[in-house]
Amino acid sequence: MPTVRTRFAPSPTGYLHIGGARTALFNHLFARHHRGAFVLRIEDTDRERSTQQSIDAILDAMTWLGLDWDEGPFFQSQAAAAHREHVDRLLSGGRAYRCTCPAEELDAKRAAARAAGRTPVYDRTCRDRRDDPGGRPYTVRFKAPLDGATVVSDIVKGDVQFPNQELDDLILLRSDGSPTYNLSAVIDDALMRITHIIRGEDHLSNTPKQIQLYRALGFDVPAFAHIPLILGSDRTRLSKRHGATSVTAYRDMGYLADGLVNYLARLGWSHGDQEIFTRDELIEKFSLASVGTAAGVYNPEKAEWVNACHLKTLEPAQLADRMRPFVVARGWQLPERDSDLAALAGLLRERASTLVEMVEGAHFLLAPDIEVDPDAAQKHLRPAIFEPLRRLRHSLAALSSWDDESLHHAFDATTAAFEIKLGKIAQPVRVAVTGRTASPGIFEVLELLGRERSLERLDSALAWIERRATDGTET
RNA sequence: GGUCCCAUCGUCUAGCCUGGCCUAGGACGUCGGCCUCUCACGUCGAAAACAGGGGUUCGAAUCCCCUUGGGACCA
Repeated sequence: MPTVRTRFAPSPTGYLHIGGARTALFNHLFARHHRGAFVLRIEDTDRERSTQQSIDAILDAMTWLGLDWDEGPFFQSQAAAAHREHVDRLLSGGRAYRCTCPAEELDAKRAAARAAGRTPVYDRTCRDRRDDPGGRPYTVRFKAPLDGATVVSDIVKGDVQFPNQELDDLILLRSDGSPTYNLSAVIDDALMRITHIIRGEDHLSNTPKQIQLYRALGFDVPAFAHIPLILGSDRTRLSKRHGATSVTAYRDMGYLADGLVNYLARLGWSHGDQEIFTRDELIEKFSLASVGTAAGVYNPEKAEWVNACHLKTLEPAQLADRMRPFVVARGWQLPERDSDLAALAGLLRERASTLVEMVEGAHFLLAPDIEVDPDAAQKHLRPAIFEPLRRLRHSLAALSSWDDESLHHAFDATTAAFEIKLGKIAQPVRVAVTGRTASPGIFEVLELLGRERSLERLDSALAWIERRATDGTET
């Protein structure tokens, strides 16, 4: 059996979106699983809409996702001359012909066919013409079989039959001599010896025509696998209306590449009840046979959950590395000691789904100033807690060392003296030192924050309570 | 409009090919309990689906047909 070769062939007319990424992923996974090659080809034949910016964005997104390719990127536009040579071959072999029908005429016929309830295929006026078009502009059309049927043996869809009568004599070369998509794709895939074409279901209708082309050109027909589309929550094709659809948007939102890849893999593919996969597991277990047939809806909540699972598998130090760019982006100071950020990451990964959320949770340590949430202060910084808090502040100040054990002692002394539960004092302290009602464990927070900053913030809170009492705003 | 694809909890899916093990399983989300210094994690539990109708069969989520609904392509 020949080595498996797959390809991803995006057109550079925008960023890499979720759907394209999943197509690329399946191609990548399939190739890796079979120890084959994964080829990247940029289909930039539409010179009007193709941009270098898009090419860069796509390569960047692929790289971030870890979808490394073995060959390419190849650029389809550079093969235009070669594509034309194959058309000449078809022309001289009588498998293609020149069509001089004016575009307006074609449009009118198409409209008429539709109105009459027929498939709007070209009426083949020029199919058997022998005369030279002379100076008139012409397109080159494929001489498609007129009867019978073309069967697409699709790995995920099964055998799909298309009556040849319904298939058009498709245009190979436009009147300006430029090759069309179907022609270029077929020739490139054949020349790059692609064995498995894994692409979106939206290409299924094109496939019988392409198969006919492969045959006419004398190429082996590759295996096809048309994967179902990814839909938005309203079951229409995923688009900008549905929110973030670009891969890089997910990077910016603090997703891990492994998390997004895992989610994408499970959208349309499954392996029993397993939800969480490492890269290696994905490669080991991926199979086109387990790809579903129905289109799937992108579910952001589940994507977040999967990402959270991957967050938890990373070591604190690795997490710290990934957090750094986000900390910097926020304009916050990195802690002096790397170990502090790692320790913080270890605490935060239990309570966040994305790196952005983690950084948000790190505000009490990394933000230049904390802002105390007014509601939280109102609720937890009450006069009744003033004395216990003051007592605790002094115990903390007197501590000979600032570690978990000592902190516990200070708290125990205070709760014992006032006969209150830990929760009574922990929450006010949390609000005082983090400004919020939710944070990692209070001892860990204080330890990381250090004595100086902890005491400063406790003092501010105490002062706030005093002010509140004298203002008479307290009930 | 024509051709083609698709149809299990709100969502992703297992089961379908090779009918009985399905009282339809798992996961996200939702709701509730437990744990608990808060949040979260964890844990226990709940609500939640075979699109509809015919047929085949002793027996259908599973096979066949029709209908309905959704989607893709053709511009």
